[in-house]
Amino acid sequence: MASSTAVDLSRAAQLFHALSDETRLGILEKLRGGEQCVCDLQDDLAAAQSRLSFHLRVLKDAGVVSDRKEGRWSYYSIVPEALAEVHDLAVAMQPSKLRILARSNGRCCG
Amino acid sequence: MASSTAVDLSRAAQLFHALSDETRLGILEKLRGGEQCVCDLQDDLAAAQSRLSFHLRVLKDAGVVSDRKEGRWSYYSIVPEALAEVHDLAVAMQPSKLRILARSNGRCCG
DNA sequence: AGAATGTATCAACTTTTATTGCTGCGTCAA
DNA sequence: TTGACGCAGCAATAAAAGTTGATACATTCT
Repeated sequence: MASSTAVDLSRAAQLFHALSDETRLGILEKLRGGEQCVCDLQDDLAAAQSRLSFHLRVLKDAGVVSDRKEGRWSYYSIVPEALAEVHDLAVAMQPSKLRILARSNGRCCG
Repeated sequence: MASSTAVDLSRAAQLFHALSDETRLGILEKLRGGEQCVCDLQDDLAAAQSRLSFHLRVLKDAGVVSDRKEGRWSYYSIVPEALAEVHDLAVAMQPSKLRILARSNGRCCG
């Protein structure tokens, strides 16, 4: 089995890349408030429709957001598992001490 | 003061960008074993010297690694604070529930 | 001093990303 | 059914990132 130290670099790079752009981070910030249609994001982020469409696709390809069609609207929302994956990566990357502390998350505070 | 919800998107993007490349992630993985000179990385990662130099600079510009000169060698090492920053970002980005759990890290398990 | 080594940086080039405007398609309303 | 709307995707272009080979510089060795 793959050990916890052998991270899938390609997947990690894809995830981090999805988060490496201000527009996309802005989108995610908006989506934290819940599902949004492109038109809302367009207003909030003052970005052209086709530009948003591009960045939403990057996020979607990385599995960070998902979309749902309803009538003529597309609603996008965060995929929590993907952000959890990012979190796990961040934890796994910590040098020793912090990693040990952070690793016990789900258990110690529940 | 800046609230904890208003993340500095530009800084976040810079950090994530530094982590968005397989070569750089590979470098960081090696550096988790401790300080390394470029020559060692060169062997381990099978990457040309000038390519490593380029990626090390990206990491250094983002504050993710630091270097130390000794004789004719440059030793690179991880800057733990930067990875902690990444961790904090990852935590801050989690949708509600997980974020609350993860936030209490340093305190509950120490 | 002269040669060899480790590394940074530059120039040229290739590849990848991002932006913009446009077109097309599905949906809704009149 | 015609027209407006919301959105995806394409083509063209611009800009950024990555690769490679060459050069330069400081350090060490002889």
